[in-house]
Amino acid sequence: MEVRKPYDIDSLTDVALRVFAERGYDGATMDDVARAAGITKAGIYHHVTGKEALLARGLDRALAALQAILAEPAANRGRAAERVRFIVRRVAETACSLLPELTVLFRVKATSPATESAVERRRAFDRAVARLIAEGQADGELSTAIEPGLATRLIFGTSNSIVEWYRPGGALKPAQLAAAIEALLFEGLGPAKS
Amino acid sequence: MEVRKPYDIDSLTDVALRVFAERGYDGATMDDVARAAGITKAGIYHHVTGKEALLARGLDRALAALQAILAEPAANRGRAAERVRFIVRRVAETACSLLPELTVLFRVKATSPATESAVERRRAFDRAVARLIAEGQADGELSTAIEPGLATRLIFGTSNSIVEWYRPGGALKPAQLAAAIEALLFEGLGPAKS
DNA sequence: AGACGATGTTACTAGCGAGTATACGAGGAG
DNA sequence: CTCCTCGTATACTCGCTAGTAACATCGTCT
Repeated sequence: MEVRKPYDIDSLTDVALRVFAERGYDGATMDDVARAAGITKAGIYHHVTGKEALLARGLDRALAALQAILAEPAANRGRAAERVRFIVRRVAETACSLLPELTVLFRVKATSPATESAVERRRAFDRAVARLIAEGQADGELSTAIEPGLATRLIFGTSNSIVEWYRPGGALKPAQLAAAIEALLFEGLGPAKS
Repeated sequence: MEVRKPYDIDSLTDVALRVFAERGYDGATMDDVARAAGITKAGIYHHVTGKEALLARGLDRALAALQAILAEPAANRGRAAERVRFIVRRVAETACSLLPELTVLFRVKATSPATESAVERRRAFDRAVARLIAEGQADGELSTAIEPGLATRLIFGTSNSIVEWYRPGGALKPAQLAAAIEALLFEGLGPAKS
């Protein structure tokens, strides 16, 4: 009664994403993935059509998670500034919990139909946030010193950088990290002013 | 009297870095570099010992520029908080002016002696800034809400993200961008308070 | 003029990495 | 016990890429 199918598409995607995140998609070989999965390269092709399919599945996971954030109630009610803060926090938490997926998404270049579509979906996410920031500025709740598009890029520059160094299991918990990022981006590093 | 040596090591490094930045080091081929330089692949090998040498030269340029920032007078006199702000501004400006070099540096993984040493030198830079932030916190001029090491990572997460989207020639000038980053990181996105 | 050296070019080589053809082996149905 | 199916492994193919070898070109020095 031992599991007869220890390897299905999803578990192989898990493994592949960890390898891609570590070595880079181009730098990772299918043998690397196979070794990490404890299987042979040829075995992988019984479950997946190819290397790019693994990438595409990972990008899909990451984008679905980001879009899910925009669909959460707290991202859709209340004042714009609060909604932006919520999204920033949730993106940071998601970066921690879906680390390999978001690592791959944040590094991907548009070089094929699959990656082009992923890049486009990601841009759409950024645009949604930029609109929200513009709204918050119009409400007078966000500083107008920075143009919304630029603010969006810098915000995600900050939170996306999580994937470059965060490793689960450390002392820093995702919620703490998210709170720190929120504090930095909205209150700044200067001395407390209020 | 036309230039007799259009291709020397440095100009080839220029070209190679642009290609590496665009395609990624692993994704770029020596033929890509050759084509971009308007030369044959074999021709490159008359000037450079190999692909990794081009990478190493680029990493060296980037790290030299970062270290030069730490050596500037404004980074060594005055209050710690001001010095940190200066460094943040200069890193942002350098990211604009040495875009390909810093793009490659920020994406490099430690996979060979050359890249390991680059990653280590970069860490040393981060540590120097972290020490300065700790000093600024001790002075009471920087918020103690964030641990210095984390603050450093997030600061450079923000400014390093420039290389993902900034392209020279646009309306946004490096100095403006640097000022915007400084404002975001130190004053925050919240409404102006003081 | 003629030889040399620096710079390029047109072939190659060698090896790695994605993907495949085929054989193997274990469990279930008859 | 036999056949079928599913998953896996072994042993390939084949293209692409870093790097090389041998030949061509051209300015320069004598």
